Amino acid sequence: MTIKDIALCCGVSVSTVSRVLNNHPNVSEKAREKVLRAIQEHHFVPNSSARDLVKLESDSVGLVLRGIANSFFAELLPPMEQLLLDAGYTPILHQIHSGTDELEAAARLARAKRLKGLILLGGSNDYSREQTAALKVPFVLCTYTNSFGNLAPNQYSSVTIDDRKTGYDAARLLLEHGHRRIAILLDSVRDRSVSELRWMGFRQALEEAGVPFDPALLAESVSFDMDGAYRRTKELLAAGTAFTALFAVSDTMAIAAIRALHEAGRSVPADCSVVGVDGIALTRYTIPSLTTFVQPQKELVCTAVRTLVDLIEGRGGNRQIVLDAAPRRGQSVRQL
Amino acid sequence: MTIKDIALCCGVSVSTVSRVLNNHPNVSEKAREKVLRAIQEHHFVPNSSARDLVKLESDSVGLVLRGIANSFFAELLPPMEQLLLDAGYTPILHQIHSGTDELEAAARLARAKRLKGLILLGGSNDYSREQTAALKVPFVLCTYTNSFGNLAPNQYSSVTIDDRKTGYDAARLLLEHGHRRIAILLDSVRDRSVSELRWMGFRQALEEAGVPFDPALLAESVSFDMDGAYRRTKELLAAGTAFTALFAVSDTMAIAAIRALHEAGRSVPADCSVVGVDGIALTRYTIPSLTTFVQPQKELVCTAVRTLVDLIEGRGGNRQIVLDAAPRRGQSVRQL
DNA sequence: TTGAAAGCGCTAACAT
DNA sequence: ATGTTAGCGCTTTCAA
Repeated sequence: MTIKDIALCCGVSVSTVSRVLNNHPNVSEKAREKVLRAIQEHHFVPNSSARDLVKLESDSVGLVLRGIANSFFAELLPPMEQLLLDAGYTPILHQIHSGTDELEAAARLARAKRLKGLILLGGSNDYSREQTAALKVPFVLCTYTNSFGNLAPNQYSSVTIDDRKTGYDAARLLLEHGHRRIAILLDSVRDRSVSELRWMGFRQALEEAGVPFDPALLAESVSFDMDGAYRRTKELLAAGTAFTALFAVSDTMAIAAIRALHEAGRSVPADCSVVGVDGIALTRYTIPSLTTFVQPQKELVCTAVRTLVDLIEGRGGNRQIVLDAAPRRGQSVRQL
Repeated sequence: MTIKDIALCCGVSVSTVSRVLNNHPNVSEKAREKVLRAIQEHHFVPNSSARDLVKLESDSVGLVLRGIANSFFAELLPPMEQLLLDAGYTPILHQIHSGTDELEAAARLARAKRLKGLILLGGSNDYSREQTAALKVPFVLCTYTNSFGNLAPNQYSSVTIDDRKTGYDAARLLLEHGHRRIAILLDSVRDRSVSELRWMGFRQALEEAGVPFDPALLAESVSFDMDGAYRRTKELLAAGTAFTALFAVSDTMAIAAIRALHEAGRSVPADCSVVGVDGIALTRYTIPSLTTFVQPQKELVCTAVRTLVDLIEGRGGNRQIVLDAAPRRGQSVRQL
């Protein structure tokens, strides 16, 4: 069933059908009705490939996301799609998997679908000019930036919290509660991403406070998932090094860590304080509720979309925007 | 940058470029190399609309999902996409939002993208023949079936747990632990979906056990989300009707309910037992861990994909497959 | 091994 | 108000 078939069975030309389909004026009421009825009757839906092909200008924006199962990103997605629609763009979700280069995937998508722009959710912080040059369309890094790369400020846009400062603040919070032996649960100290940044801030806060960091309290999980975090915390506990607090670089990791602590007979916060980062919805409901540094989701999303739309529509150039991650006091931290 | 440009700058015809692009034989090594180099150099990626348009046979399968933020569905997605790829199909994720008719959305998608088939994740259980007839391509309902509709068994396929039985089993489990005053937290008793089915089973178990159900223990949240479940449980508690156990029709609702109980000074399972359904990853990590009826995710996904592929490739007709939801013992239930 | 050309379904410019 | 027609970028006969 094509536009031609509809035209045929209505005794009109394809252009008339096309006009009806696209709400163009200059169609008689009579013709419009006839066509509309035929469309309904045959459940006709125009082929999207043909449509996209013929209009050289697409209004699509790619949303590149690594793993949809990540609650934090999953929560950002719906409002982001809505805002893009409101701005007159069509969001195209593109999920990539571990082992895939997000920039390459984004570049392919941009070309294959003639995208107007890209928002990248989560990725590595060490892009080079050659990599991003391949994108050819405006792009915004959302929730990460280029801390370890060599991009000039006018070569990329990003909207993030200050990850280093967040790690710093988390350590400060625990220090101010009297903790000195603080474990840190992270992805990797060399992941060139948020984990590494938060670790750097964390470490700096300890140093400034004159608290030596015991390497035995460093737990690298080599993933952000609950299972890895749980097992790594178990190992940390089994090793027997004493600590009174733990900083996890994400909420899900923190929740898994609390479970591991619990199973080792250490309740939170009585026997160990725990702090997370992200502020996913779940952290309000766990027992104990989690003290966490909340990423300002709404602002993050709004700013990312606004920045991209500005870039696409030629209002201003590339910019890096840093938002504040505020601590939300839960029940997982106690004063020593 | 199009295939024509590449052809031009290589001094070959578009067909040669196309052949290289599609790994067709009958291209001289020399030409192939030249074209490949040009493609690399220009970061050329063929336009997907043009590609899809020209081949009347697509190998795409639509995955229609209501709300990506739902952990249970989000967990099913990655393996489902992988299995489809393994079977030689391209998954196309289509997210719909509350208020959208999933069948209509699916039908549009199927036509617009010339899909080979559809897997629908979550939806209403009361489809009519007229609605499904519009789909025109094979489809499989995943995690729900047609309990309230009038489809003949040869008119649709589905892969689900027995929701009614699961509600029944959940009630039995609590009854066997000595509970008699059991609250139920659900979406709605008339949602024509899993909530209603589980409620029916739950109620039947109570009846058979000669335990009258107190309507004051029915908590309809009119949503499956944590916030609604939390508030509704608060109200239930505020009303003051006594109960020693609570059955929540989903894990996320159960977790929110436990929070509400906790805040009312009732700890789980000491003061109230709680049972959920789904078996999302998180339930192993909460404190207390949740006793829940686990949907066999892997099997659900495998069976749904296999069924769809069979239908598409003409191996066998429509079928409804019912899998078993086994209870996983957590720490949220105690013997009275 | 290669190229020319038809055509996938649609939109839009142009003609009537 | 309506129809005719030229592509959009690609794949695929068919001919050379």
